[in-house]
Amino acid sequence: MPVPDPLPSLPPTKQGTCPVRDVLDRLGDKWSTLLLVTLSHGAQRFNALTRSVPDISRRMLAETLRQLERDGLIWREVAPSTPPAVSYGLTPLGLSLMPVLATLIHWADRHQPAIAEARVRFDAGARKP
Amino acid sequence: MPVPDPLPSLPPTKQGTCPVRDVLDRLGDKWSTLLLVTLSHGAQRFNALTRSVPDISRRMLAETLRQLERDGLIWREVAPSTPPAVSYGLTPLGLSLMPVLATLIHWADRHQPAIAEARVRFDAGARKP
DNA sequence: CAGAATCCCCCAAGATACTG
DNA sequence: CAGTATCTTGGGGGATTCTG
Repeated sequence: MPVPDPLPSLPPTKQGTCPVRDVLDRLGDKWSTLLLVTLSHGAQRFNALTRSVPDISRRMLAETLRQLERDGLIWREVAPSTPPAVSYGLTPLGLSLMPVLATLIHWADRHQPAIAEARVRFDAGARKP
Repeated sequence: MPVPDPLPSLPPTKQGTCPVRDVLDRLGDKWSTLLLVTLSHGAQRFNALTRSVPDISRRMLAETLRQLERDGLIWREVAPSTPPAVSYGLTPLGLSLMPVLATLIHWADRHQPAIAEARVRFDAGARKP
């Protein structure tokens, strides 16, 4: 039974990189989504982010922030004080992504029990005795 | 300027695994999303999928399908014929994910030009001469 | 305080080959 | 046809150290 087509056919699975894949890859990396969500609660400074996301290393924090800034999803502001104070926050573009992300997170949260149950069933039935 | 909070605060960033992270990880892996989208156009058999997604190896196809099946997002049906014919398709759970995915893909597609432009600007301004 | 630079390890995933 | 099995490699990402 063919399903009513809810999706635009993907931009031809070109040899190169698909723009959609491009975005999904970023959301799929270990920290981007978490940082975006964190920043959606308000702009924060570097070390504050270290505290908000305890498991992240400074290395990955800096790198991920840079990627997000490069993509125009967050802004970066350096206050010319000593010691320097650098803040990060969502741009309008980044902000426009949040509802989409919220939908996704909501789906995940809502169906997490079903997924957990499916896993249990699968793991129970898959072994050969 | 704090942003109106569009997101449920994440389930405590527990030491263990966050259910949301769990789902995002799967969507972020290299093939899951592509396979889900492909299957949303209708159930397909194993070799048909290798043709629909030319770049995937049989190894990764089998493995990804198994993960998706384990999570209850797709079903797997073995027709007892020789040679065996195995079909895959979306479950209701998988189906319920598609609109969410479609929204995400739509966002990516819609804002891809803005992202590309942001990257160009960033790359132009970041170097130290 | 906010990073950049290095080193290093581990495993996701490609290539290849074999099987019920 | 629909997969497993084995081998191998690239690079994601942690720990640590250095700087303006």
